[in-house]
This record gives sequence, C-alpha cells and structure tokens, in this order.
Amino acid sequence: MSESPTATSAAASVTAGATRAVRIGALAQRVGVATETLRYYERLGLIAPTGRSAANYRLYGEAAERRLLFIRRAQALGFSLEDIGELLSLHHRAEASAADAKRITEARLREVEAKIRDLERMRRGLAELTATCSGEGSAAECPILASLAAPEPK
Amino acid sequence: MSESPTATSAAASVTAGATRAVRIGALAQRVGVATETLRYYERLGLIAPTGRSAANYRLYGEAAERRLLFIRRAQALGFSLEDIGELLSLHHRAEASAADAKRITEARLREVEAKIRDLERMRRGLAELTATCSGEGSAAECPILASLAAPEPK
DNA sequence: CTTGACATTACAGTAATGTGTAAAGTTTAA
DNA sequence: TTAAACTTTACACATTACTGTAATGTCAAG
Repeated sequence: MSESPTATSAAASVTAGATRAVRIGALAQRVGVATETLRYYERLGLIAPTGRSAANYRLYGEAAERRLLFIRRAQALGFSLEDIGELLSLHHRAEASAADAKRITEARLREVEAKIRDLERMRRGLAELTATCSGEGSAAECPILASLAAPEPK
Repeated sequence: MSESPTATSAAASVTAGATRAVRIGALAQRVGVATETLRYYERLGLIAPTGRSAANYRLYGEAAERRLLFIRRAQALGFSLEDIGELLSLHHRAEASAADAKRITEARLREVEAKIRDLERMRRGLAELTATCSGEGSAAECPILASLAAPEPK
C-alpha cells in the first residue's frame, strides 16, 4: 500500500505544484479551532473539504484556510454564522451585488448599536447602585437590595 | 365539598384580612410573565408558592409579586437568574452582608463594561466597512467582502 | 352535566455556537 | 509489529432563559 499516491501521502510529503491537501486536524491547528468545529461548520454549509482520501478522511486545500480566516474575521465583527454563510456565498457568486453585502453589514451595525445602547443603560444603572452602597453593614441596610426591592424602581 | 373553606375559594371570594392568595395564572398575568416561567423560576429556587390549594394548585401571597418585580428589575440591569438568586437570598438573610451584594453588582458592572468595549470595537469595524462600500457594482468589487477576505485584516 | 378555562407533572424543544463521547477504522513512528 | 495519534459517523450535552406538549385533573358557568 505504500506506492499508492494517495492524497494523504501527498499532504505529508509532496511540496510541488498546486495542491497541499491537509487533513482536518492539521487545518484545525493552523487556524486555531477544534476539528469538531470544522465539522460543525461543514454541517452549516460554511466550508467543505476539497475531497476525501482513500480512507475517507476529509482533505482540504489552501482555499479552506482563507475561507476560515474570512469566517473568523467576520465573527470578530459580530456577524452570526448565518450571516457569514450569506457573505461567503456573495463572495464567490460573481453575479451577486455589493448592495447585498452592504445591507447585511448595515443590519449588523444597527444591531450592535442597539445592543450597545442596552448595555449603556445597564452600565449606568449598575454604576449608580455600586455608588450608593458602601459595602459596609448588613444586607438589610444595603441600598442595592433596597433599590431592587423598592416598589418604584425610579 | 362546597362548604369547605379551601384556600382556593378564599382566593376567589374572601377579601378580608391578610391573605389574598392567587393561583399561578393570576400572578403571571399581574406581573406579565407566562405561568411556565413561574414554574421555571420555582425550579431554579427563585420563588415558591406560599402554599397549595386542596386540588394541589400553587397559591401565592403578596410577597410573591414583590419578589417577581425584584427579579424583573435585576434582569433589566443584566443580572443572570443565578445572580438574582444570590441577591434574593442576601435580601432576606439578615446576617448577610452588604459587601456581598456590592461584590455581585460590581462583577456584573465589569462584565457589562467589557461587553460594551467588545461591541464598540465591532461597531467601529462595521462602520468602517459600510463607509467603504458604495453598494454599487458586483460583489466582486465590494470592499466589504474584499476586506473580510484579505490576508491582512489590518 | 357538559364545556371551557385553568391547573398539575414530567419531559422535550428552541436559539446560537459549539464541545464531548463512543465505537470503529487508519496512519505514522519507533 | 505495535502503540500512539488521528479520523470517521452519529448522537448527546453545555449554556441561558425560557416555551411547548401530553396526559390528566379541577373549577365556574350555563
């Protein structure tokens, strides 16, 4: 079985030409995610192996790494995996329009801004509470608990 | 069975004295949550019925409503139900210290602030992306997609 | 007496993004 | 050759805060 030029052996030794197919573990390590995550992304349709080895192992080309980096950057911006799927599909459908990508991005921006406003409101409320409580004495005298229990939350 | 002064009939008709026990549906409607939510809170140990009717229905006194309002106010400030459980238990344990409530509140404040910083970073990134894309042309020319796909996310 | 609204318990499902496991087969290095 | 490391599939579990369902029992009104 050692003379068969399977893609696996190519991954391990051949440095020539176009393809350097790697298995899932190697790809996962390169981009810093778990192999299970890659299979999960595959189920979601975000990424697929280029092919399979003779033993049915997933094999990935270089495009896979770029695709995963795309996913990570988009995640860092707060896009959901569903959004990311759309962005990826726009990315390689030439007939897609830039307007679609812009629409998705603006929608996400509005969501992020809304969430920031919510959290700012919480932050102000929490800051007020901590400011009123010296941390001394019993819970019965604690202004934080009193404020939460008050009939008028002000 | 009609002359037995069950708590249920008391809830329905008696207006005298200290107790106005209500069933789960009435309490839920008053505070604007679903009955399933109240049973869920009970499983978490956040609230318990004052007693049970002859037919084993949950019966709640006035304290229940105040307790639920406490929960809602704390939720609005971003406390998890687990945190809320702690705050509630501090609230009615006289020997508890105000420092505990302050510690929980400050921890929550720090989490909220951290989340705001994350979201601010996302907001800036998303705003930059939307600014660079006119929305005209094909996806191939879209600076948003180009930026996400770029080897250097800058 | 029947109908409809309300209650009970126990358990399964949702959303989002993974993580972990079992049982089996494959590849690599010593 | 053998052991360690890797991969496969299919499925269950983690988190948070609920929501829904089934099968059954109870209560008020007409």
